[in-house]
Amino acid sequence: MQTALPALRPIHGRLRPADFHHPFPMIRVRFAPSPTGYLHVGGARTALFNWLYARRHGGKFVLRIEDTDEARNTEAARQAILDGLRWLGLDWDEGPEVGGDRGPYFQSQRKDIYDAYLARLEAAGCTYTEENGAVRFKFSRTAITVGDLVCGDVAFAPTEEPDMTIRRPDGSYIFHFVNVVDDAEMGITHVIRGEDHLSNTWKHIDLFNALGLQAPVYAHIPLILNPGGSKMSKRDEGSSIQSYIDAGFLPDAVFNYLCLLGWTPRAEGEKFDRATLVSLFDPADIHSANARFDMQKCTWFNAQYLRELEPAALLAAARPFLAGAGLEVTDEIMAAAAVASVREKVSRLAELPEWVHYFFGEDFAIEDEALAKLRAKPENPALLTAVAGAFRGVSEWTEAGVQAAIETSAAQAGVKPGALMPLLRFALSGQSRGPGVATIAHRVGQASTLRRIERALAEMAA
RNA sequence: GACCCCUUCGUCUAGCGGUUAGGACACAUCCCUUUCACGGAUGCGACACGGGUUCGAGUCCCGUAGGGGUCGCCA
Repeated sequence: MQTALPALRPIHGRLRPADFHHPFPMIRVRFAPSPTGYLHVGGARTALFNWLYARRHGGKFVLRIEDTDEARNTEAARQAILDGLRWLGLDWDEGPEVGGDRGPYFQSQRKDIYDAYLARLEAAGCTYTEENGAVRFKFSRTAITVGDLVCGDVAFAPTEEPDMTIRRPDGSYIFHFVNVVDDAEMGITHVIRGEDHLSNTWKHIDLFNALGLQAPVYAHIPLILNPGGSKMSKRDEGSSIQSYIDAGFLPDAVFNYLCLLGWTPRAEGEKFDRATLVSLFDPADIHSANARFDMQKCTWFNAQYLRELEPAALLAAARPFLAGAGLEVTDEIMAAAAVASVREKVSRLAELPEWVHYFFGEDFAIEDEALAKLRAKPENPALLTAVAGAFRGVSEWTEAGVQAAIETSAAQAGVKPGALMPLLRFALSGQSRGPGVATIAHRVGQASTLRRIERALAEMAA
């Protein structure tokens, strides 16, 4: 455990935010989730802002698991948090599965450290024990000002609240105490956290002061609200990071969107890559007003990122979703071309299978509406048969070759190519929407194209 | 109830005393087009309210209202 503790130098209430610029040789920030549930979008953005700050200044991003509440902790939740952070690309420099020299990084393994700090507090005469064994911290009951990078100086009058419990009768410790101890022990210089903690920050400063420690610089970031305007909860769409993974969001897109909730980079535009976001990040530009979550805009960002993926990269990202829909990739080139052909038509990867399934097999369902249209005009079977004939004669089965064959048979039938397209689209895909007809025909191949037309003809006659 | 934070188009926001209050998402219309989309163009649409300060206020101050948060032997 660290024994060299910083000297008491109360900065809160003395300095203004403008004076806070980098008085530290090394910036150390942390994300300290409690493994009691899935990774929440608000928590993810808190982690994101901390990560950005560390990366911007070459500092350290520490991950600390606050698992002091044994009854509510779960292994699944711990894993979900790590997975979610990794998915977003928020790598930590110290913490679980990574290590570091300020560990352990699980509060459940730091009891001896807390005991030592408690002894120190007791020695300073700042605690007292209740009949049942619970230990309380004696508030100083002085005016305390929190110097906050986002909210400015926030003054709190001497409190009238009862003294704060810091240790339960069973010997386990309470959040406020372990949070403060660990931030000191781990050398955290800046605490960037949700604004829901602002009202309690004076308690933390009181604790730092009683311990003779310098409190970190605080930056309380605005909350992410649901569309209704209240705090995001489990029930709200988009509250769980896992839901983005499942829906087929790209990490870069979610990363980008989350940045813009409560922060506006000083640059033109909204779509920025990570490196740019890192270089632009400044806590001073973080807003103090809460922001509502907008799934439509988040989805728009995802569509933007999806569209700039190369076919191979898109296929790689789409793979789990294709597999989930039972589509087996046997031809890499064809599969890549298939997903690329609908890149502009979807905004989430989970939508992909329904747009491309007919590339992967011929037993697709034909929409009722499509069949009705095929049957609507008596000349349709003849037209389709004619096109099939033209297709049979194509020696170079390229997209251009297919296109030429369609135009030729349209001319011979005395109709516009546009009249043939819907018929072919229905026959080849069973759907009324999708990529260009020539693209589909080319990719599924000549033989399959002819079989599909045969099948459509049969369905129409049935 | 006490305390803290906040308040510009429906949403995210620009604005840092003088602007026709700008952009993005969404929505609407048009163009492009074999479909669906993409893209392009146009449109719709906001300074919560009331007092000050000032030659002049979205910008500064006070109040009101509204929203959010915190007051645990949860984190």
